[in-house]
Amino acid sequence: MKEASVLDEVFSRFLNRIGVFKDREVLRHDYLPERLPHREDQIKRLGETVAPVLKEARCSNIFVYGKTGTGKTAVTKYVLTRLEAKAREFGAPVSFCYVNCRLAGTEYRILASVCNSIQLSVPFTGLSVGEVFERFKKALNAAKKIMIIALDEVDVLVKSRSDALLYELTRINEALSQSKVSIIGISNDLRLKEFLDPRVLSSLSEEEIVFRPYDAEELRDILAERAQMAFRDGALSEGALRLCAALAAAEHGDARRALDLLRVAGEVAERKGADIVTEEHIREAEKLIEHNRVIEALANLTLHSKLVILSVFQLVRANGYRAVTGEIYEVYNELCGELALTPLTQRRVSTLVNELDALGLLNAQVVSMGRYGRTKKIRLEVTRTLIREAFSNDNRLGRLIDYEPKCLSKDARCRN
DNA sequence: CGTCCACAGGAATGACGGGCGG
DNA sequence: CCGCCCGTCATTCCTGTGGACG
Repeated sequence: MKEASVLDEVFSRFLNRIGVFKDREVLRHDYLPERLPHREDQIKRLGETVAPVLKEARCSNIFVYGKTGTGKTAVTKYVLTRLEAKAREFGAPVSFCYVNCRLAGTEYRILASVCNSIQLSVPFTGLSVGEVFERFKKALNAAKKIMIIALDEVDVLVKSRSDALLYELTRINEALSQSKVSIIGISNDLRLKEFLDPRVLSSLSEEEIVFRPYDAEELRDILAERAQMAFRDGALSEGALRLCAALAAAEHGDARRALDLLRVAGEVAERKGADIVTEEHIREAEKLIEHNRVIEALANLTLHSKLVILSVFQLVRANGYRAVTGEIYEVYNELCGELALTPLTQRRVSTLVNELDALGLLNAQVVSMGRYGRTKKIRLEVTRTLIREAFSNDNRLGRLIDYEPKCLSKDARCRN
């Protein structure tokens, strides 16, 4: 069969088929549904806590925590959107701001984002954090408003920077005479409390709302409700739905993941020309998601991180199971030489290894070998095929995959 | 039971490109 | 245009340490 006719067939099959989706947008995790099943309690609690702002009183600060995909963000946005509508209806001078701390990245950008929400524009950079904070205070005071600031993924901010911004925000009311600020802190990490200054903690958690993971039954309900909107009638088998819920329940009850799984499974089914999404499609979607995650992570690494990956790869291939820091640095040095790059210091490579560990591309464990020192044993968490696929668009790196480091042949110190 | 290896990982500091206010 | 500050990446210097060896 000629290529042209193959392609013709692909196109015509695409055009003539109805597909499994009715509206795939509702499966995206930024989609905010009309109803949030099994979160009635949290909605009520949060609603009760923020309600005082309608009467122009400051509401308590709230600390919201729970694992990823348990509905924290959705519930917060859900409640705030409705509160905003009510406030407009009653003419209450309330202002809202939602910032994702991980996406914003730095204290400065978080603060800038808060400023923008009260129509105070600040430069991208150039000012000190303190200066921006002063301007914010001044502008807010002049605006005479009750403000609610929701800081999502606040744990990321505290762990990578400090709780300084949080501290400043919790005591900003002391400096305001005409306005008031309340904070909603949303954290994925339950242990965040341990990292916080006690003063910040007590002030931030005037109220606390906990989001437990969904169990398989609850996930099934959530998925069923979305699937109703997302798929054509009968295009999703009950078995597939249940499997999807079960898989996500096994993984900390993460609803976001469950929705992803369902969407990708639908795409797999469409590509295969199936009219119904089956359990098999779900299984395939599971593999596909993981595969894509790894490829993307690998492809987006900096050059030096890629070289570290390659170094570990060479070592694991050459002398067995795990590599240690010293060896990795040796091989890494040689690879840098091959590319005529000046190598980074061992200290720096050490933190790169830690970052790769956090990404799940490597597995690093500190071990003591007694007399023979203390080091890290490092294992690769990705296959050769994946590395090849991810590095293929850079032929310098492609060449290094098959390169045999000289430093490996001369000393065969393979110790466990 | 102390020593000492081979690093881990914290702290301070610097170089650099970007961007502001004045 | 200058002086200043930003965030990011990297280096330098450093103190800390689990446990096999002697």
